[in-house]
Amino acid sequence: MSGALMITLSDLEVRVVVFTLQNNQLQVLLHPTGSTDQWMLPGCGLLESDNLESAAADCIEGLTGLKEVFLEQLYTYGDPGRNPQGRVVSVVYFALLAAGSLSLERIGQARAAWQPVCDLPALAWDHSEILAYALRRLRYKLEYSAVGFELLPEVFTLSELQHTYEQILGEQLDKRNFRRRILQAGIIEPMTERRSGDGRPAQLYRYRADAVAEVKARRLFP
Amino acid sequence: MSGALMITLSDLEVRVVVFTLQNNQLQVLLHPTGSTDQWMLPGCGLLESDNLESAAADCIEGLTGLKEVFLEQLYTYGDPGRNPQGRVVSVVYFALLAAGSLSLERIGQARAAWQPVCDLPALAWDHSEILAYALRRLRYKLEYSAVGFELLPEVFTLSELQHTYEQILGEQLDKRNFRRRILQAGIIEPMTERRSGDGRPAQLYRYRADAVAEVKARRLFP
DNA sequence: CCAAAAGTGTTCTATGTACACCCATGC
DNA sequence: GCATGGGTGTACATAGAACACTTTTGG
Repeated sequence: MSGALMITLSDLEVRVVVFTLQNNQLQVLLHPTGSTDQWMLPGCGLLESDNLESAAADCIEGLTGLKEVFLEQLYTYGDPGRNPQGRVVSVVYFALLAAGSLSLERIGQARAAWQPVCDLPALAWDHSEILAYALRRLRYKLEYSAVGFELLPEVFTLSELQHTYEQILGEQLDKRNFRRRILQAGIIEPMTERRSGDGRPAQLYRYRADAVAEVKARRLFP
Repeated sequence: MSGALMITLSDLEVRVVVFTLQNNQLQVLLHPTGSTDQWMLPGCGLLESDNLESAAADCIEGLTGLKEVFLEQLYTYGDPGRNPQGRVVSVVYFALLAAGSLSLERIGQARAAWQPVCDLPALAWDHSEILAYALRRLRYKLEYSAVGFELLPEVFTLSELQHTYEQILGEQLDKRNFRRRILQAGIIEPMTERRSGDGRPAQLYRYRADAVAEVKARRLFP
């Protein structure tokens, strides 16, 4: 530390950006602000005994009832003036919920609601900026890690997986290349069951817990 | 926000992990703790008017006299118990200084010192963990962005650039492939001068300010 | 038998990797 | 003239991209 340690009291909070897939659309969990028809990212304060990540996890559990979610620190926002009510430092976490794992009543009790990412309501303060960054991070992570599985139920078909990728990346993917590469990667395994539907029944797969889910980035230089 | 907003007062500080190259070695700026022979990452508190990033920039300017440095938020550490003197939340930034741009006297005045990353002294609290993460981030960023130039002076030779990469990545690179790819990428341009030295004089290059310095990550799936 | 979604291979192109010798200068 | 670091090109292997038809089920 250079010179004296200066300690400043700040309002410190944890906020969460929670994504899930519903109706084949990427959705984010938002909370009404109350006063206007604006919405905000859910969050909470920090108890003495909490670490930052478990505060975020508790917040998500309170809203959804889910304990095991993909959770990762996103960024810390602390500009003075980002909140007109005074200086607030927000440590923001980023979470993914598996489709179909939600207890919707609890969300209703908290008055929080899922909103489609492609058609968002107005957000308070700098929360639009935070959400845009979370979305960039989600897309980016999808490129080099197997984070897409976090949005799917435990058991899924290859078409469902591909639609998830297309939904998040916002582009169409080639079915044959997608299947070949994901099977080559060895990160999913077929189950004995198939799922009947509209056409030919689809093979069900599940994510392999022992999979190595990260891929080396392409280097700019050798 | 779910239910009432809980506000907790915490000690909030900004810390910086500052890297530079000296004697062809990656170095990090550390500060003695005073009591034991342990060292720590430099840092400062947060003034009312500061945003987090400018607090980090001011801290680095105070130690080195440099205003324009590569600076990026690394992570926020806030576990209770990470500092035995009480709950401290540290927003940690990550900085790169160009080799040869340092005013060494100021560092001496603040009793901070450069320490080689390959042979570090003992660090206080969780600062080893923070430094290890910063190093991972540096290596990772090097893979997909042109962050390596931030550690070099404005003008450099291709061999110097290659040595920088080798130093950070910890592996040898092929000279011909390195040169071909970095020239193809179009992110550096030759200058009219050459630099005389021990053998044949080397062409000098500089980084092109208009360069696109990021490369698309390799996807896990198509 | 028809609609609807599942499943399947090959060719071509681009990228990455491995590798060894000559060149220009200072002493 | 020799020691020192600078500079150059080619052949091979791997990975990615483009592309269309057959299969299995339910109604």
